Amino acid sequence: MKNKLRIVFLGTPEFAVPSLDMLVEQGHDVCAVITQPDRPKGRGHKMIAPPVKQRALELGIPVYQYEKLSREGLQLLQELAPDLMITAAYGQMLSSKVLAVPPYGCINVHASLLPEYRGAAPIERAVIEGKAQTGVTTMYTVRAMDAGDILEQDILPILPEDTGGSVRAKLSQIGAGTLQRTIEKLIAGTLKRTPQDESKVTYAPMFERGFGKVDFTQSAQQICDLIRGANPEPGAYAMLDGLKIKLTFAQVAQGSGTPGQILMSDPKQGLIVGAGDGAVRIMRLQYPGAKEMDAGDFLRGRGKLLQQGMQFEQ
RNA sequence: CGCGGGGUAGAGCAGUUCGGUAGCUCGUCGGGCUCAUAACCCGGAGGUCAUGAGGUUCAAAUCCCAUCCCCGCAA
Repeated sequence: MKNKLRIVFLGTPEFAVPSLDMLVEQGHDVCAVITQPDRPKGRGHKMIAPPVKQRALELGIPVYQYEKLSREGLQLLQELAPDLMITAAYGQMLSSKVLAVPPYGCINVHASLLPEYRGAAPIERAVIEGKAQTGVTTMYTVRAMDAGDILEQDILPILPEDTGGSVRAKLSQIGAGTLQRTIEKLIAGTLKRTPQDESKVTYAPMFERGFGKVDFTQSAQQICDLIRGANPEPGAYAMLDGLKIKLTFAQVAQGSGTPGQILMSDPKQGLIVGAGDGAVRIMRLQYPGAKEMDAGDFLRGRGKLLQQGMQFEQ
């Protein structure tokens, strides 16, 4: 076997960029990058190119974008004739015809310890559910979502101060290493494949609209895990007077009281809210129209808006 | 041309409706009190009020115009 492969890379968000970089640095022939189409995003509906596209253009790699790759891009893939395809958070399911193009198959980088957390939001779900560790898995891509044979895995402990964003950043880097090792073993002929234990499968579906509203009847620990896991995306929040107040960092605090009620509101002592079990100290928050800031800063300037005794809506 | 909020001292805000000495809570610096302190008292420094040799005016943070940046919603 050759020791440098001709590869088509399929990926979309920031998470996939380190893996793309790695392939190039390792000297593989990344002959094309396929990514999701540019989308109108943000204020003003400006068209935004996916991070992987931006990086590919910097690297001088041809970029192709399809609404439906399986229908529109099959011929291109066949003409490119890659040895191997790599997917990393691409965002589309691939047809069996597409998967059949590269002789060495299609390998996916997934941000969980499969068979746990198959699906679109494995990183945030792991933090939100209070897991002590998560990781990255490489596996062969099959037609069922994240169900292919496992190739290589790396484990990452989730620290108490970790957020969805911090874990995502770490796994993004780790994933490049996992993928590198996977390809090295593939080339060396020592790669082993392990079927997933179907009895241990769990799913991490995409977050539905409205997700992230804090349920203050949960335990203080559960609330804090939701807040940090959902930070920065999709975001955790509480409603007060019809306003959505984003909560971006919290700690378990002393005390107890009515769930959702502000037990203390003081620039020095902090913002304490009752939980179903215990209480949480809101450390950082974001009021509509304002920047994210420390709770103390907010109370110093706009403390009238979050006074002791006020009740977050359930 | 998607809808809306906002840019005032190192931080968070008030003042803008009805133009007329730039203020509050903190932080910071100095001093005091205290066994001590994130407490308390006294004093000080710190701001071209986002930008524009813009417009109106005797006078603009405030009214008008343009531009830049930030945030929420919606996608």
